[in-house]
Amino acid sequence: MADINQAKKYVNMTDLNPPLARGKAADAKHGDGSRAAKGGALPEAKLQEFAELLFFAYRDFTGDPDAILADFGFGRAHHRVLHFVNRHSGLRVADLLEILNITKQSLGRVLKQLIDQGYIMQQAGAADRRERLLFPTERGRALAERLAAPQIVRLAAALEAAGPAPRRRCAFFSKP
Amino acid sequence: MADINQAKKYVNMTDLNPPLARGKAADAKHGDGSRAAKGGALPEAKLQEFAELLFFAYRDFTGDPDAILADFGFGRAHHRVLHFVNRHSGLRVADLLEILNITKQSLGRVLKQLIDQGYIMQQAGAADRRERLLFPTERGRALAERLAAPQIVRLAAALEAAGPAPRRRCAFFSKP
DNA sequence: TGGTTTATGTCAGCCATGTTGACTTAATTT
DNA sequence: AAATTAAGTCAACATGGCTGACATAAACCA
Repeated sequence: MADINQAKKYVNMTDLNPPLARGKAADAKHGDGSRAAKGGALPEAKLQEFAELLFFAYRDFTGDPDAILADFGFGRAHHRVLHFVNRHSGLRVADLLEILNITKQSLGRVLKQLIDQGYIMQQAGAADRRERLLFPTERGRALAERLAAPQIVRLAAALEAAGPAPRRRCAFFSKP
Repeated sequence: MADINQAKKYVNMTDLNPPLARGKAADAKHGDGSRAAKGGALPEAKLQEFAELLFFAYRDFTGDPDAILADFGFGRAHHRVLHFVNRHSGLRVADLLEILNITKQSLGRVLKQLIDQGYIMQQAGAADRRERLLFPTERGRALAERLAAPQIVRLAAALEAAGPAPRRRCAFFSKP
């Protein structure tokens, strides 16, 4: 696909067209730019580049499954629901709402389709029978795995190319 | 915000509720699961966890600017456009279309607003006067930096927590 | 020169997926 | 028995993708 090369092209543009040539004067004015660099971390330009890479990564990462989903009449929202039900089998609807950070109504729309079409099953909670625990059906599990496959391949390739990793933890969730 | 802790909770659930306990039988059936692991890479379970982390990362990464954008009556689409115009000042409309992977009409809607409200300027190309080169205005640059700030902080925190990095290249764009 | 292609802009409408607000039902808690 | 909670649903609306059609100006080409 051409878009991947386009991404490369523009990521490379970063070097050809260094953003801090313009940015430096402004950083002096606003002054909060270098705050992040305290402790000898990466310069702001590199962090900006990283942000850009994250955009491209996510765009491409979701691109493969999106194409598969289209054949099923589903969208990315269905993927997210199916993924978490598959990976955290038996979770409650309320759990899913918190994970996805969307409203009950938004979730309801896609969840109903997945249930009606036999990808997800519900089961009343044993302790609290108000709760609807969600489980993937065999069909649901199969689709979830099919959607995950290209992403797994992409990640494996990326991590392999990144070289042997030291043991590291992800700090994305530490509040800035 | 509570959602960040929720994310942690569910990422941790991965360990409490190992997905391969159920997944293993299926992997034997489908057989393509371990393909990614050739070459001594991470096991599929870890890659799945990584995929999940990428979802949470992107969700939280875009959350901060989204809140700021709402005050301006803008959305995430405006952010993306403004970001790339700011970082790659002088790019053509066609370039932006390829970067963002959206249609001319979708871009047009948000670009028009950004131009009308004085965040982006256009200038006919010197060599080819059909081209409209895009530049941020001072106002546009200021907003772009304000939107980038929380993301920079997040990234700096994440990378710092990840520890001193060996020189590594991002292989997200290498086709699987 | 005149016809074709290219870069951009625009109108109109559709679809997916997010939002609020109001309300129901069933089950649990007080 | 009353209040709270988990879930489901209806209606209306906003954002930001999409397609298709078409207009304009500039560049290119024969």
